[in-house]
Amino acid sequence: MSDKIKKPNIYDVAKLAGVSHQTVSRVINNADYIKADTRTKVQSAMDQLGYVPNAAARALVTSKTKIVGILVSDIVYHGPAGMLHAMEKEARRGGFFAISASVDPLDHNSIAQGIQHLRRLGIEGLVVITPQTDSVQAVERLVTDIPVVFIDSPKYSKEWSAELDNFEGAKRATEHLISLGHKKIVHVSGPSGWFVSAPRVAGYEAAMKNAKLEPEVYSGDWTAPTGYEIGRNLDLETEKVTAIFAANDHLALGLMRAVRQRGYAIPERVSVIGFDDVPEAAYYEPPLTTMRPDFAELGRVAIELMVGQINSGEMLQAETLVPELIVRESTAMPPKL
Amino acid sequence: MSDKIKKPNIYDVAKLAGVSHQTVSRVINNADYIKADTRTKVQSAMDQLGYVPNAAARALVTSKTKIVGILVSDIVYHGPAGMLHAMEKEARRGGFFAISASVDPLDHNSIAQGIQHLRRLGIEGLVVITPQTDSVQAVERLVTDIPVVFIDSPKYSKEWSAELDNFEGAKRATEHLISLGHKKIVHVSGPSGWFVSAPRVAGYEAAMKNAKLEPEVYSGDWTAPTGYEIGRNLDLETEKVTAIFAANDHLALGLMRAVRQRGYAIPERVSVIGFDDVPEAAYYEPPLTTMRPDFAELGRVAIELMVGQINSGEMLQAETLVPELIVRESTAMPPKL
DNA sequence: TCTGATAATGTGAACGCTAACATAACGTCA
DNA sequence: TGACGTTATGTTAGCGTTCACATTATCAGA
Repeated sequence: MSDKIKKPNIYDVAKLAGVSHQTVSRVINNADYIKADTRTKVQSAMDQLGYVPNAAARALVTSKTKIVGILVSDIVYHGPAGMLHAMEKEARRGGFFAISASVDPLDHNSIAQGIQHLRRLGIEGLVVITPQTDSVQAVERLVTDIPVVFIDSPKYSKEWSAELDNFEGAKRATEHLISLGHKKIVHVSGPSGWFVSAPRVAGYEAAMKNAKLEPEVYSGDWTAPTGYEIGRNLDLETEKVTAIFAANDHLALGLMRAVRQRGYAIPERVSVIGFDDVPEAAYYEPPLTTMRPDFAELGRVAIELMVGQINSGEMLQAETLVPELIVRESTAMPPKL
Repeated sequence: MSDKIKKPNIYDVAKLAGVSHQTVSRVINNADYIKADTRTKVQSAMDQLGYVPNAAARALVTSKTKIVGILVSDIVYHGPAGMLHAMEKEARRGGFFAISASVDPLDHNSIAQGIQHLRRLGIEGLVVITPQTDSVQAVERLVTDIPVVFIDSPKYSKEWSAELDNFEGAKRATEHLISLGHKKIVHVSGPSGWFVSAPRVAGYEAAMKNAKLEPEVYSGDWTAPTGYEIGRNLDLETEKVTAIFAANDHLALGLMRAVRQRGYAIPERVSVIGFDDVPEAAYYEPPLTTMRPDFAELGRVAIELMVGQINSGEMLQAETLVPELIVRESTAMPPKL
C-alpha cells in the first residue's frame, strides 16, 4: 500500500523534535546527560514518525551487527528443535539477533557453505548445535576470528561449550535399573560420530562397573527403525537380558516394539529406559521411563555464554546440566528367572 | 587470536588487483562488460585477502537487506520444526537470509515484540507459521509495508499463503476408514483457533456426508495428553464407534493408549488414523495409519513465494499440497458387531 | 559579577558499499 | 584516418548511523 513513503531517519526525527541528529542518536542509545524534557520530545517525535533505527547503518559505523549465527543439523532431532526457540529468545533478551543455518553435519562442504552464508551477514559469534566430531573440526578450521560456542562439545576441545551432563544422566539411568535388581543390562548407544554418545556409554559402563556387572553396548543411531532392528536381533533368551538402556527415546520406542513383538512383556520381562523425554514418551506403550534434559536451558546458556563473550570479551564456563530421571511404567523389577 | 587485523574492503581488493573499487563491486555483483582477465585478477585478489562483502554497507546503500523474517510459534510442533530447515535453505538458494522469531501465538504482545525485533533488522518480507485466527489479524494490523506470506491461512484472507490441502487430506483419511467398512467414525479435531483444524473437520464431514454417515466431532488440541483424555471418555460401547480420525499423530497416540487401556483392541475393535506422519508413527503400538503432508515442501514454497514477491513484485498463488495416505496397522475392517 | 567545572547539545567526518555519471579503450566502417 | 558505437573502467556522492570533537548552557562558589 504505502509505496513511496520514505522511511524516516534520525534527521527527520531531529527536525521534528527541534534538536540535532546527534541528540536523537543519544536518546536512542540512552546516553548520559540528556534533559528529561528533550528526551520526551525526541521520543514522541520518534513515535509520531514511526521511526525504526536502521540496523545496517548502525552496523556499518560500529562494525557490530548484533547478530549471532547458529549452525544446526538439517535433520530434525528433538533436542535441537527445542533449543532453537530458547536460543532465539535469549539472544533477543540480550539485544542480539539469532540467525540459523541448516547444514548436513556429515558434509564438510555443506558446513562451509552454511558458515560462509552466516559470515556474509556479519555474525559476531557462532553457536554450533551439530555436535559431531567431524563438524567441530571443520568449524574450528573455518572460524577463527569470532567466538564459537559448541553445544555438547568434546571435553578435550579448547573451545567453549555448554553441556549436558550426559555421563551423569546415563549413570543415573543405569543405576535406576540396577536398583530395581537388574543384572543383565544392555545399552543401545547413539551413533559414534556424536559427542553425546560417548559419555552416555561411559556413564552406563561406570554404573555397571560400580555394581560389578558386565556392560554390553550395541551401537545405534537416534532413530526408531534402528532401535527396532536391534530389538529384533537382541539375544534376550540365552543371555537373560532383562533391561535395556537406550540412548534416546526414539531408539527406545523401536526397541520396545520389537521386544514386545517377540513376545517379551515390558516391563514384566524386559525393562526399558530412554533418554530425552520427548513429549509423547508418557504415551508410548508402555509409558517410557526416561531421563529428561533441560534442552531449553541448555540453549539459553549457550547464548548467554556467547553474548557474554561478545560484550565483555570474557568467557565463563557454564556448569553442566544434569538430566532428571522420570520414572514411568517401562521399568520394573526383573522377573524371577 | 587475530585481533587487530582489519577486515579488507573493496578498496583493499581494488588496490591489490590494480583496478578501481567500482570494478571490484562489478565483479562481486557480476555486472556486464568486464574483461575476463580483470575478473580473474579481482577474484584472486579477493581470495588472497579473504574478502567478505559487508552486508551492512550494501544494505545501507541499496536499502535492501536480503533478509526475510519468519514468525513461528514458540511451542515445538512437528510441522513447523520441519519447515524451518527447508525455509532457511530455500531462502539461501534465493540469495536471502532467513531469520526467525519465536512468539507466543496467543499473546498479541509477544507477536508485536517479535515483529518489532525483526523489523529492526530490516526484513524485506515476513512469513508467518503461526496459523491461528488471532495471530493473523495481529500480524495484518502490524505489518502493512512489506509482503507477508501466511502458511495455512484462512481462505478469506486477502494475504498470500502457502497451503496444505487439509480438506482433501482429511477427506481421504475418512474415506479410507469408510472404504474399510466403518460406519461409526468420530473425529478428534485440532484446537479451534488454528486454521488447519476447520478444513480437517470439513473434509471429514464431507466424506461422512457423501457416505450418508453421521459425523461426530470432539474438539482437542495437538497433544497426546488431550488425545488420552478424550479416549478415556469416548463412548465406544453404546455408540458402537469403530473408528477414530485424529487431527494429528500425537492426538492419535494418546487416543490409542486410552482405547487399548480400556480393553478395546486396535485395529480389531477400533481403527485409528492420524495426520502428520511423525517419524515415530511407524513404531507406535500399533503402527499408525496416517496422512503424510510434505512440510518441507510447504515451507519451501512459502519462501519461494516470498522471494518472488520481493524480487519481482508479483505474487503467484501456490497450488495446495495434498497429503499422502500411509496405511499401517492401526486401521482395519470393523468388527462384526 | 566573573570563573570554571559540569551538563547538555551541536558539527563534521567516516564506516563500506552501490548508483549515476564520466571517461577511456577498442573495434568497425566510411 | 577519423568518427562513432560499443565495451570497459574510473570518479564522485550519498545511504543512516555513531564517533570524536567542538561548542554552548547551567550553576556553584569566590
